[in-house]
Amino acid sequence: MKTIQDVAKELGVSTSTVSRAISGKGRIGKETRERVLKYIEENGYYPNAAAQSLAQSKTNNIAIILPEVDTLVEMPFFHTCMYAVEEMAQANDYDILVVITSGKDPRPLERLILNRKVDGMILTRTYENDCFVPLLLEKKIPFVTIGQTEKEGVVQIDSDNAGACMELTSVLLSKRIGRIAYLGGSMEQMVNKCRYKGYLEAYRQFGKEPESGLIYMNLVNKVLIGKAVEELVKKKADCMLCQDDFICDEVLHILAAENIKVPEDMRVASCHYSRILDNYPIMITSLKFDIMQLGRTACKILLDMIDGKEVPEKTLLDYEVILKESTK
DNA sequence: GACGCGGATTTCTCCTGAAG
DNA sequence: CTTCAGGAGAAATCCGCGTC
Repeated sequence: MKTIQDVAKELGVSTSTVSRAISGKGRIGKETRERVLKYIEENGYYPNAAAQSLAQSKTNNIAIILPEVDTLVEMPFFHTCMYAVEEMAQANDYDILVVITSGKDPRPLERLILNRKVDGMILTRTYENDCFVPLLLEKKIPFVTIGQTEKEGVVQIDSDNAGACMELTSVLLSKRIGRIAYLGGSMEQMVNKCRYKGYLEAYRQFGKEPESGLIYMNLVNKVLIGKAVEELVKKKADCMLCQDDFICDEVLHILAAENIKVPEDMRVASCHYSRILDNYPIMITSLKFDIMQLGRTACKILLDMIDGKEVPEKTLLDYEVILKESTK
């Protein structure tokens, strides 16, 4: 592989001239610049990324942190998010490193920072008492979170999960669907806390309180979801409001297996739409968030931070309530 | 502990030549 | 003669590692 020295030597100029010709920075004659660029074009030269990173104290890499869950490959949210981040990163000459780690193990992140492999990070999931956030704050590396955090001074980008869930619940309540069961996932995840908050707030605004017997939290596996569905059918809830598409998918699966018709026998709604809900003959009432927009925005804000620009601490993106047959 | 190396960038000083 | 654009080239810098 040619180095800048090789190019300089073969053209009979100095390395600084070659560097200036490539970057366009500093004073350089038009003819010299063109001569250098033409040579590079014809003979091939590509700057050594490691050396560039050394000289600039910059890697042009960012890391995207995905949660380590066995169902990750089935979760369209993270695919879309990653795609959007990659799209924005690429457009700005950045590459991404994908890190999959459990919410409790910050070591892979620490290693990336210590090895100076990345200029910034995007956390795609946030937790209550997040162990990543204090580490990243301490290391003073630019980072953004997709999802909310309790810590002050953290740049966060999120869909308005609380607002969206409140609106969806309110819409259902105003349709005289009063006994809305709530099927929630891990309460350690901030996104789930936000959605649950929205559900409760909607009831409060109607001057009511949800029945505690209809609220099922921490449904972290199919067995627990199955049990919750079984009980809720017996309790004759008016509607099953699922905290995410994954839970909803499982709920619909169980109802179909039990021959329980949606919406005649049980109404179903999801706090998050994804294409896995298209697998059913019936359209599901759900909340639609623009994940591409979320990913792009998060990446852009991170790149701005890396460039030392001022960025907003909180960015809340809009949502859409999609009413379909499943709650008729 | 000091030093040198790896490769690119940036900054600084100095030189050359052309224009006014 | 002065001024300044255009360029050369040295040196510092980035960081980790190996050698003395």
